[in-house]
Amino acid sequence: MTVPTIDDVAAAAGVSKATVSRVISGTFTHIRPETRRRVEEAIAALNYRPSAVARSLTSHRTNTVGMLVSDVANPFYGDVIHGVEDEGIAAGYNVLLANTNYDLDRGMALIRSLIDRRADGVLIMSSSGSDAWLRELAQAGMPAVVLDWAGRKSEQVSRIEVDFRPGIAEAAAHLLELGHKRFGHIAGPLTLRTSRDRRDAFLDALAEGGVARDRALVATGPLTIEGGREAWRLLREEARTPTALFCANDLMAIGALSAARSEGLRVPGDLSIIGLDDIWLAPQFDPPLTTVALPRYEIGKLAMRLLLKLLAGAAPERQVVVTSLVIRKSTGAP
Amino acid sequence: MTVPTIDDVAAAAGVSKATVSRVISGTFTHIRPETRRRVEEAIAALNYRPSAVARSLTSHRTNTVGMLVSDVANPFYGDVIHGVEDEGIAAGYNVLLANTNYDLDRGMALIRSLIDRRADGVLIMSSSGSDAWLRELAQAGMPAVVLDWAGRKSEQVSRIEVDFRPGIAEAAAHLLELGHKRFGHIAGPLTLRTSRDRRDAFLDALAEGGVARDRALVATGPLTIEGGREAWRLLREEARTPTALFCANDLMAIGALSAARSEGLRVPGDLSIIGLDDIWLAPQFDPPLTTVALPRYEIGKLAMRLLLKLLAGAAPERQVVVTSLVIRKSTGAP
DNA sequence: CTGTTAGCGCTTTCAA
DNA sequence: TTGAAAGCGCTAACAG
Repeated sequence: MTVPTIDDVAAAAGVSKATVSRVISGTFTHIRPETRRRVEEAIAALNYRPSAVARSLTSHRTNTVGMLVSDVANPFYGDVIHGVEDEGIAAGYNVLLANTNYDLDRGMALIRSLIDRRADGVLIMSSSGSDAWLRELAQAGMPAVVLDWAGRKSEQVSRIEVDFRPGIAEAAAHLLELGHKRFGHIAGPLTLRTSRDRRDAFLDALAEGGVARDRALVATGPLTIEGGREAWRLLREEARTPTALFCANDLMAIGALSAARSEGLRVPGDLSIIGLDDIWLAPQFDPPLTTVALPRYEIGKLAMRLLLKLLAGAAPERQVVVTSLVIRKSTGAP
Repeated sequence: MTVPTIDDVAAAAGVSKATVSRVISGTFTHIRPETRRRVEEAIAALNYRPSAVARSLTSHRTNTVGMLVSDVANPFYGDVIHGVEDEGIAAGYNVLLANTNYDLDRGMALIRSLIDRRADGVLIMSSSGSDAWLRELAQAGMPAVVLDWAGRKSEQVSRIEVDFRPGIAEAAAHLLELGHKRFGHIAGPLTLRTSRDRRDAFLDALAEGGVARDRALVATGPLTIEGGREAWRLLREEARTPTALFCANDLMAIGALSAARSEGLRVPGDLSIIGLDDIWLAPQFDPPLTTVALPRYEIGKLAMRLLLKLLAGAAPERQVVVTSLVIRKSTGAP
């Protein structure tokens, strides 16, 4: 039971393979309806499927884009992937998802593999990547879109940047408006630029609301639930224990929340908490978590759209995506 | 800057393209070292990368396998994917990850796309799939491995089944050993076969330990955190409120736990809880959750290994994977 | 050990 | 409107 080829279809329909080719590629413009019908019948009868491999060889296009993420299991990527896929499917592209596993060498291997397969372009959504990747892509003349890293600017690369300031400013304003006076921030490791940025954004926003920078307590820890717990214990020992807390991510917020609660504090009664990320757990938690959300799905769609523009020959561009506050039940009046 | 082809390399190295082909495919056996060196230099100089699409056209193999999952963001798949990738990379295969999004039509489209690209085989790890998928694959002569569904048996399809009984039996034994007398089970929707299987496995195991089936309370709800909360409230109203609870999945366990705790119960002091799945949250939760775990990474490796065997011409087979209990801090003496 | 020669399955001029 | 023929970039006999 050998797989049928275009020649089989041509023979079955009594036409040349050029005609079959025209039918399958949708260039109906100059084909007699009757001929087209015969070809389509033959295709159906043989259950013929044109070989994408052969088509790509001649057309020099694969209608495929690669998408690199650091870890597909990371809940952050779920929505991004959906966005990319939806936009990609609509444009007739296939998306090859690949996992770098936070490993630069693995990422390079994947990029090489995408080059070998002659993917039309790449979406690099991994949190970190190396300039070597971009160099390799540039050499192969393969356009790319990168999410959120500094990286050197290069040709054929569009960029998406996420601006957390607006969402964090809303968070601070929300807390201020509720009447809080004692603020705390639980930051991620300050060696990370993103940790510093989020902290600064929060302190700046408070300052704008009249709270001096040194009036807000800051503790740091790893970006995990346990990290949040530990950081809360640190804050707890300070004289002016906060009544309002902004955490660098939802995991830390959940950790702080559970630690505070096990000390008998009520949330939001005694302590208001805001996270960042809006992971799937956030709305399901008890209480549902108020958090700064990124438009993940939109980021995915945008990334794909930028890549399509590049493929269409447009010049690289840079787009900024903003965040916003989602108010749920973990915040209230002090 | 046009992409170099094998002819360019051949010209640069002053050999025929057949020789270049031999070098790149690693058939060094019959090549003079000096010749090989010249070719390799030319390859490096031109930054030549053989076109996988051209190679596939002639070799009739793509060294690519597709992997269908219902939702990459589902934490369940993270480890499975890693297992598949690790095993695949070791064997020189690329893994194309595709998301069905719990949509049968989407899945069918993806399968067609894999057929068009002439993938060498497919791993179907989505929780549900249609027989139409398998028919399509069979027609295309494409081998597949499916995870955990009944599906009609067909040629060229190997199966992996997960047996929850061993792990659930361990869970019941653990609870019994701790001295519990009043048991409860929080089941998923009983319309799902897996829900019924898990419930039966638990009740059977208890029965073996001397607890009559009707002595254990069963409540059901959706397989979510909120579902767990609601189900707990139902059990709570029964006369013989359980001191030991086995839940159909970790999410429900977490829901039940948070509901019980907000009623003032201590876990594990007043109530022991066991989940199933061992999601990433389980060990991080407070208290870390005792749960029935599946060897997800191993499942991934096994799936890939079964597919490789199929690709090597072996007959389809069926393998059963067993579960086991991971004891953490949510269980204790009553 | 290396080169020649056919294709692989399709697209794309160029003619008819 | 359709067909013939020449590739796309590579592999795989078969010679030499």
